[in-house]
Amino acid sequence: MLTSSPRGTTDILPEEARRWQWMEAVARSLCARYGYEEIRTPAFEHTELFERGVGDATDIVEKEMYTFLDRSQRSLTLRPEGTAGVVRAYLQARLYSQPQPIKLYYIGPMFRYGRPQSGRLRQFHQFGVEAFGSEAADLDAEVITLAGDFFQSLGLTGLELHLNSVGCADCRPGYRQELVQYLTPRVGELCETCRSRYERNPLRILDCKNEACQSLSVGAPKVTSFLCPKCAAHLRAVENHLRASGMAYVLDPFLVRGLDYYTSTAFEIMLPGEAGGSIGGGGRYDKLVEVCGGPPTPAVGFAVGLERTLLAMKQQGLTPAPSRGPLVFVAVAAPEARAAAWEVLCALRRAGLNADKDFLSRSLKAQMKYADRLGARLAVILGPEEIAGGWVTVRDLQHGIQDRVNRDELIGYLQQFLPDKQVENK
RNA sequence: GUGGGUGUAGCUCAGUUGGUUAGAGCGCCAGGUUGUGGCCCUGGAGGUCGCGGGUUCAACUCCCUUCACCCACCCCA
Repeated sequence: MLTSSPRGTTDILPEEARRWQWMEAVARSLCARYGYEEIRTPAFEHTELFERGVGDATDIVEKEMYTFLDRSQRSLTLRPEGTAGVVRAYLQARLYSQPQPIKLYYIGPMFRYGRPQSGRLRQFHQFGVEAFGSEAADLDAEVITLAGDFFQSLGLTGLELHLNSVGCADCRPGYRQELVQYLTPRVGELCETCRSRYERNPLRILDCKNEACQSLSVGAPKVTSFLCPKCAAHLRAVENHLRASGMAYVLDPFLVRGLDYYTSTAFEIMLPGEAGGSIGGGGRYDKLVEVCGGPPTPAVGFAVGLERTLLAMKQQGLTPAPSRGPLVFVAVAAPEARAAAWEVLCALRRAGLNADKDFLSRSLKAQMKYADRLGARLAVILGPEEIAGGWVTVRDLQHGIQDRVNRDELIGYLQQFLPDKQVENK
């Protein structure tokens, strides 16, 4: 118990953390390119924010939240998703009084209580963006292309973008009615959960994976044919922009996202195949800011699951971020040389070189072996001879050759081995 | 929340119809004489056999409980 992390949590050990750093760096530089700035919001919020924002009829709020009372009996909840907190911050900081749109991104842990399984943890991580203050369709398209570029930059292929419109306050009720009418004589054929959805959120039935429900859905009236002129035009405009950007997509009239706040544009990025899951999704939520007590403010955003992204990369054999050991390892040939070696090590580090040493009083032989294991490129060896002569032995561990170098020329000599920046970023 | 699978050294695993000092490979540490890595050889350290209980003369091996992990469902990221 003391030696295992809580269920559904995991440590990201150095080898894995290298991949994360790389992936996050890709996300950050992409956001900079698109003009999105980072926002960091708290990992927990007032419970009401999620009940109101995410929707209290959603599964997330009904059974997946980490909710607790703090010492003064306030009900707080570990954020199950990122949008609600960002919306709250947008209002709290009155960002609506700045030039719109406000374009933000976040990377951080989210929490959902459920049975862990592959690509699903209780603490997981999302990268997401939110753009507030414009209802322009090209903003939807920008957000979607940003998501697409993210996966492309990582080298992922074969992803499918599913696009739909779930309508707005004007047209959704009409469609809903139509759908219910269609379903009413067939309620009996629905799966158990869908029978309760029939009452509370019939649109979600379209999204059910159950075969019986799916075959019913096929014959059901499609949202897209009930969209009001505004929503229909918006969807067409988004499509046009996507086409112009060269981004492939499939219209999926059955796509209904699980969060209540979506209006009009909804999309999901799927990874077809064995895992077959979605690794990201988003859409428009033009009513959410208002629902949270702010001025009417249209917005679009998406979130991608980082663990799932990493999983997909592994499936596709993409293994970035090779381990990079120190450039130089400082070894001593005899205990008397330790003080001098320490000085050399400090000087190398001050000069900006990655350098390391042994901390277990190992023999020279063992130090060399250790240097090799660390992946050091060079070994600087100091012993009585070197100290007496004011020089140092530099061994190239890659080629197995070594050289004498004067101590005051050492840094300049080593710098020629610095990996160039391209390699550094890999 | 529902269903199924698994749980032996740091890692991957073996362990005979329950039988007495629980093994291998890799890894780790140390040696293979005189200041040097990657190969090879030798030696060493390291295990509450997930936890608790039960059956038995005897359990890593059988039974129960519990915990954890994995997989599927639900749902989603």
